[in-house]
Amino acid sequence: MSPPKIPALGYALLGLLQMKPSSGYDLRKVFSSTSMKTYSDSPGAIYPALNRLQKQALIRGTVEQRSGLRQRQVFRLTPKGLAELKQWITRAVTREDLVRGGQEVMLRFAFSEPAIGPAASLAILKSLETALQPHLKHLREQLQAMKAAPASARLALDCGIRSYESLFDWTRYAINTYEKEGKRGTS
Amino acid sequence: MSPPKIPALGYALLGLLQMKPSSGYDLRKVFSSTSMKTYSDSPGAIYPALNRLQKQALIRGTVEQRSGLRQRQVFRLTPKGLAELKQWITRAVTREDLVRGGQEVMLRFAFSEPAIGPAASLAILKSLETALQPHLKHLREQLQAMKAAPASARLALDCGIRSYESLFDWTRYAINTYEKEGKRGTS
DNA sequence: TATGACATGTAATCTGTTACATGATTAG
DNA sequence: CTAATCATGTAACAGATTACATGTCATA
Repeated sequence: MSPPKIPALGYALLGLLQMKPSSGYDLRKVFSSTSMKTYSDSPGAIYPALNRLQKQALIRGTVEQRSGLRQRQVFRLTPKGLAELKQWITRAVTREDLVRGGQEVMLRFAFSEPAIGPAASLAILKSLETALQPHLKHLREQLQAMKAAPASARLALDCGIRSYESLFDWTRYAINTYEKEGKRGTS
Repeated sequence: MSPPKIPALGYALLGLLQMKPSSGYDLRKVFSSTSMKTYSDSPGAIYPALNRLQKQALIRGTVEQRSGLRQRQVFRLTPKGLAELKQWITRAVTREDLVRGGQEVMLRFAFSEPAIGPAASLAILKSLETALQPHLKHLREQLQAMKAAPASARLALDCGIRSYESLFDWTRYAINTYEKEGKRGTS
């Protein structure tokens, strides 16, 4: 009934295809060669995922015949696929997103500018900033409640807190970048 | 043939059980109420995982009958389970571990002190420090190579770099903590 | 008496991992 | 000629998610 929900890998593929139509092989190379190694570069993950997206009419593949080389199938977003990508990118940042380490949020942010524009990037950052504050508060309270725990467990939590603090600092920096840019545009 | 390999959730359960014998319900509460929400608190994940660990003779469950309350099964590590946990904790930190965000390394570190002792905690930190340096260098080089990419994509990578820098700082701080403690012990 | 916390599970389904399989083209 | 790279897939399996199912006990 309801549209089947798309896993993170699916959105990663949609985002990359929006930036540049590619074959399954191209996409695998992106995953294995860039810092997107979080996602699987195995054919057993990517080709089935592309087939699923095509079945949902979010992408369309066309076979390309280049002289000499073996045929390759290049995938492009359909209008429906672009709409799906945009709605994923523009979702508000939730506490859940943060708990998972914020990797998916970063991916949404990375794609936001090419897919929608700087306004969307700024919106994600603001939403992230809002979500981070109560989350950090919660983690700090947890650390307070861990006086009795082994030192290594406390240090591990401290590490998590620091990494969210660093994320918070980055968020402020990035917001600044976009707000300056916005002023330049409207002046 | 070879011993079936244990997923991250399995090691999380072993670590928690080493710290305190618990029922499946107790463990679910830990996952849902603490900062270990990265792991599933759903019964469909935890109970099968516990059964697998028991089948591998890494844990042993004993039914507890408390007056009035419904019976609950409390699991404890077997000697084999403790050995498995220790060997997981003492593995060297790899580049792969870092790519996944270092969550599993942190878990290993958190359990290291109660399961083995401060020496093991320090060993993980040293190994982490060693692994971080080339990884950071690699990420910085990637950022240099991204001059043409959209600003949001560059910022997203910058965020990743900052978070590894923050992890590096924490590592130095934690090493310091343990080295001081070591001196206190031997003086 | 009804709600919520305690407590344990199963079944369907989806996805990812690992390994295998195929075949063309290019560089040494 | 042979190895590496390009290029695409399938099949078996393991594990997670989601939803369902069951039942006790305390408390409001």
